[in-house]
Amino acid sequence: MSISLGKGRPREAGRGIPDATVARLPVYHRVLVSLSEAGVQTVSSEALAAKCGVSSAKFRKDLSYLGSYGTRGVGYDVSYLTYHISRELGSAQPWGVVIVGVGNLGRALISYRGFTSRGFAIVGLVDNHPDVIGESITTSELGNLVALKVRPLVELETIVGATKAQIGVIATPADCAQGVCDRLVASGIRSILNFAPVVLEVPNTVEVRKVDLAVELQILAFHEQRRGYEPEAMNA
Amino acid sequence: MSISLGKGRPREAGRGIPDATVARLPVYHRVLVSLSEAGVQTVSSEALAAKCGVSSAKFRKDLSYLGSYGTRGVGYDVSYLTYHISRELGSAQPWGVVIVGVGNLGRALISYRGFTSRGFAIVGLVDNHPDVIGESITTSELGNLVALKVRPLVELETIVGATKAQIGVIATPADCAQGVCDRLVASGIRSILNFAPVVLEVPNTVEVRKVDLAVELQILAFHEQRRGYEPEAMNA
DNA sequence: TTATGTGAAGTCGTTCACAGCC
DNA sequence: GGCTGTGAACGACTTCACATAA
Repeated sequence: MSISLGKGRPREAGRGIPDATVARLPVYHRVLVSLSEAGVQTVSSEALAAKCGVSSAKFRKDLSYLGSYGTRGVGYDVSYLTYHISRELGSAQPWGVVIVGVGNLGRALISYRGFTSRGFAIVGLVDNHPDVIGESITTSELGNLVALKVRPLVELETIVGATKAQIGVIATPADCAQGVCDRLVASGIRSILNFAPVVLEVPNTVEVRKVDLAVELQILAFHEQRRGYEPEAMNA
Repeated sequence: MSISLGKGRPREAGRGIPDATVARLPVYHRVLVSLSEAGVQTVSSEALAAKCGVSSAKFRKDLSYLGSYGTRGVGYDVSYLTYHISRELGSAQPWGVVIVGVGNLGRALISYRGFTSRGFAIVGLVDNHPDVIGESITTSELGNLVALKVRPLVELETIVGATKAQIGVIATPADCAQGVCDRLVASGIRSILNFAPVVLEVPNTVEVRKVDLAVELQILAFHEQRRGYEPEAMNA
């Protein structure tokens, strides 16, 4: 615990991208795709960053972790940069996703464009409500329309095994979430996206990301409340 | 630009809570409420932090921005702390929320427990699809069941004005989002929660928070891909 | 001349470790 | 003795400003 040699993951030679950067790459990617669809071929960091809602310095610093994909004095080739970001993100290969919980939220995810268009294939739908089990839901797996039947919760492990899904999405009520989580982990899933408002306990080999809709609103409310005290006290 | 005296908002006397802390307060609040429901009266930072998935040092540091609500050698009184956090978050007063877009996602939000239980009241539902307009949807406004009719998009400004809603939620497809946003801003909304996968342009008096479901998946996929290279290279 | 890529400086957030109080 | 509250050390992220290359 004395010297800090070799500690702290020294970001060896371009590898080891900061989390904050990783979180922005998908946005860059999406904006690049939309530019490409608009027929734009070259773009400057200034212009692209503005469309992404970040500063140009931040954008360039982010890209510098991936490599040098721009041309000084010119800018970035849209399709070249798109390719490298998508490769870094792993959008090149298709990821199998199992969704547990086919209520409104689950259905929203299934019908969400960009879900399938960004390298994700929904390979399994699971629920435990009798009314929902057996229902056939149409989704698009990598461009092709596919009808998926909602399967009962007991088959979760079988489905994960058979489809080799890598990502599990928990879209159940809060009280089922930990149980579903445990079973996803037991069946080999190591990446979980959790929409239930609970803190999941998992082994540290498993990564959980959490989206809590109410939390986002509460953060907004906090700032809204603050504005009441100091309406326009931005300037010194 | 020479000396840094007075710059950088010196966090005057307890005011000015770091963003990272604000983002965690809702989680602390939720866990405290569940402890309270379980009959727990006192809790240590260690125990509570574990349930929230953070370190106890971080938890105590976060609380220190709000004030000193614990007792040394003992811990925190659950209901006392709950009260102070909820007051800080503004959950004490009810916030009016207008939801634009009553597809699967909008419905998921409407039926989301904890939405209404945390000080939010859905006061307006807006959509522009003829099949949906006029539909009556039951929600709970601060405990009471209320039936809300879905109103046409043209009435958005009227509804915001009449209900004095403070928060707008955009749950529309991407291509309508900016237009809806502009109209929310024009009608006086200064806090927006955006689920559409676009970067919204707003005046800087308006705060936007964004939830992009696919982005979260892409971040997971990034880490999943990384694991392929170095399966268990955590230990030196 | 223009716009990228990047060290260096600065800001923000987390962790440590211990003083202070029960 | 135990647990909170907090300065100080540390690390992560952002911004600055300029060397570098087309």
